[in-house]
Amino acid sequence: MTDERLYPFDKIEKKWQRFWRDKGLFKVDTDNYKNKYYCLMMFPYPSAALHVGHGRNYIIGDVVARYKMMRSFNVLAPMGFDAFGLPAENAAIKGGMHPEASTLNNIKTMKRQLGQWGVEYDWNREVVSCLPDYYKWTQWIFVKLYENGLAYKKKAFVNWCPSCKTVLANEQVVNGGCERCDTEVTQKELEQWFFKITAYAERLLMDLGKLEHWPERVKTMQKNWIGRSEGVEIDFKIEGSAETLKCFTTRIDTIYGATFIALAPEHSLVEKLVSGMKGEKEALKSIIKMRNESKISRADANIEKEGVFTGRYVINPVNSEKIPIWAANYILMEYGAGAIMAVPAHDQRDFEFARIYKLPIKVVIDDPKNPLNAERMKEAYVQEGVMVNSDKFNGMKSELAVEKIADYFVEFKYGTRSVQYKLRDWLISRQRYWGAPIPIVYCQRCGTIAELEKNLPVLLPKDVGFRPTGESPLKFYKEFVNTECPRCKGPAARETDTMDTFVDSSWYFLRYITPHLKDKPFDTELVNKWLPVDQYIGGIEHAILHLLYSRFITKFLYDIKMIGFDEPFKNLFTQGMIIKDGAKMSKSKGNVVSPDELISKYGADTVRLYTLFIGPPEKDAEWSDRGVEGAYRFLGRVWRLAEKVTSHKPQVTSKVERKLTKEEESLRRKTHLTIKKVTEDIEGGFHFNTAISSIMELVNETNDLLAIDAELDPVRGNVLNDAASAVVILLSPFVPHIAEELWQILGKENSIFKLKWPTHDKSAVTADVITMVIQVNGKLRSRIEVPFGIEEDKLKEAVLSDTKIKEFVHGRAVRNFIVIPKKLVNIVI
RNA sequence: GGGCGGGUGGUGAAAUGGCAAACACGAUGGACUUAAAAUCCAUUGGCCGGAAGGCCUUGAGGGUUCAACUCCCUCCCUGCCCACCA
Repeated sequence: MTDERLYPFDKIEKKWQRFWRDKGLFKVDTDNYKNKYYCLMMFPYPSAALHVGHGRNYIIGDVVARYKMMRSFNVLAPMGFDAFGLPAENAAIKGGMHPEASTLNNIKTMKRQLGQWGVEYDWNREVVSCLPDYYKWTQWIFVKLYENGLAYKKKAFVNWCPSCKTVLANEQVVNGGCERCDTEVTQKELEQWFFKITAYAERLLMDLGKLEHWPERVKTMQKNWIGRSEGVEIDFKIEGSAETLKCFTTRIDTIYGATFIALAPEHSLVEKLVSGMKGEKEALKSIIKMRNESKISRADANIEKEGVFTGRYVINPVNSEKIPIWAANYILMEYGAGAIMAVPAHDQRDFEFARIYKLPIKVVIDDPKNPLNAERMKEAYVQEGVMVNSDKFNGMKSELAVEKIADYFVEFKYGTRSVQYKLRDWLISRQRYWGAPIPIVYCQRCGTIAELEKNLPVLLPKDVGFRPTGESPLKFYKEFVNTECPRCKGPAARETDTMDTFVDSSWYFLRYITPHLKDKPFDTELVNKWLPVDQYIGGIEHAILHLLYSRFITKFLYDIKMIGFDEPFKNLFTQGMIIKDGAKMSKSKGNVVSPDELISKYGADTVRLYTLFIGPPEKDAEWSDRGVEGAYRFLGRVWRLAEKVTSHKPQVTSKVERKLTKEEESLRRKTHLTIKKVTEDIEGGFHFNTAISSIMELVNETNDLLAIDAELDPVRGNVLNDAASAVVILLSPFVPHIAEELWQILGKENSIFKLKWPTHDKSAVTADVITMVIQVNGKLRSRIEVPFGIEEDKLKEAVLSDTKIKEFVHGRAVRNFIVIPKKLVNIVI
């Protein structure tokens, strides 16, 4: 590639970017909500610099915004930054800049990059989540949740590095060790704040049904994450005690096969149960060891099963058998009751555990085809079957027994029917500096008190030390901690944990409507006009957490009548990742492609076009620098095409009436077919790659007509001019700079984005003669030309008189003659 | 391990029950040029054939159908996410 440019992209791109900003093309007056269209892209975390993988999201959003503008919508396209987070704090610990300085710096870089891409926003509405005027309202939402009983404190485990004496994020745990010093990570119990998202589990699940325009795969992931299951909660009597032990099971049909009880090592009864038993000390030691295993490996079904007998028993209510109680590492406190009735014959994890500790395996559901033998089983039988060894339920089908035994338990008050969710409450406490402080005060007299609205925001002090201590750096900042109780004015201490950044991002889409409001998080009336968001665009990696949390907060704000809708995003589009050398683009893998270099070499339009042409936007795509050159050459061809069409413009303006030639007619049809195809591709699910390829076809065909050596008269000039204009308009959302410039070259006025998107002329797209494909026994054998709208008998006659078909049919009986109108004929012989 | 995707030419891909490989990249040959770049033209899934044409081909195997890349079943491979990265 030489320095010589195929077209002067460097000049025109800056020129038009300035033009759009000066004219306020993307500026929106929210009071004018008629015909509104809220086009939202997930706001980014301000990491060092953007790569072309990030770009895909913004380019897609920009295309949608520009397209909708041309469809006469009043488009709101705002942008902001999810600016709190771990990386900035880690950099500060390593001796870099203060998190605020580095974050604001990165934001500056990213805004410059977005501008270079020609991605435009209404920057007057920018929200930055680490600034007090924003996090004041994040804290306000916390207070509202607290007042409504949806924010509470409880003990929970964190990853802990005993050597660095610090809390580690999952990301900072590498193969069970600390990423800095490789010391084995342990689990430490801390008092932490939670949001009670589980109170919304049922609604979050049910309302997935309302989200017609969300990708199925995202809805499926959310559904599985919420993980609703119906079952029975059994109250087991503990032998020699007045206490009961609750176990949840979805397989009550296997109750007669329960041969032990397994408790999570964290279960509140564990210490009590082992106290006084023989070997109590050793038992406690192994329980503590199990508690220290990482949560990730504990949740792995392949974990090496480990456990310890507590020395105590429960009574099985159905047959009064004594069942030993064990503590086991594969039971998680977070799910169900933190205790299970273990049925080794019919649950694989229980089966493995029973084999290790030589616990009995009792078959209670038999395989009707292949009777089971407990001693010879190699794995648990988890399918349905016929009840055996189950007293009066013997012989019943297990799927029926699930219902019958549940009824029986309810009747005799052995337990209750119960619904469990995998979804757990949302742990929002972070023992870190760079986040929104949790607005809670601990008063010696009044207890735990939420900060008053008039005292918000609880400001994050700037001059703190970042040495890792395992506690929030705020804890050592006396001026922050020591405060007065908002109620009694007595001495009090502030909460020093900060909030998970997902809290910041669970409501930002509401702030964009009225970003500068001082006395409220948002204006309810206007928000109700502009939301739900018409189109949300972001990465598939947010399919669960961010989208679920945003739905939760939206439902909460709906319940407290702050907003009038209970789902935030009407249409969701999740784009795929850009892959380079077989891996996700990331700084650590060293495979990032910087947009700056590419833009200076080929221009932003080329980078945009390639990013859109690379493949279906919802799928992952492999980046290729070669492909970029292809996009660049195409834009060069379009540029020359517009120049040629303009220079060939016939001088004669008087009307010349004549019929179009075959080629002219064909280009006219192609022009309108392309308008139709591009519009359908965009509307029908963002098929930008095929939209662009159809424009390429139109360019090729226009060039073909230009290449025909003939004197240009106004008739041909018009056909060419219409084709070139269509090319430029249809390309404009994708490559806005070159489109604006060519629009001028073609002699048109005004910004192309003030134009109405074209519609195709129905009469121009119908041909009088169509080609039909002829198959014999499903194999392509011939094709014939027939008049449009031919009757079936005439078509049959024409087909059977085709010479090639005659050869194939040749005396054999036609058994079936299938006609797919306007497409194909299949003759079955 | 669990959950969710994906598998089509040398490459990115198109076709979502009806012509497999549109569009583009790369490659090869040619034109232009002192030369290169750019541009333009031709060829480009595989096999057989001088050609006309024929046969085969969408990860593997089976099924449904007049017709399957597309729907169903079994298997293989692969990517992403998994609650403190955002």
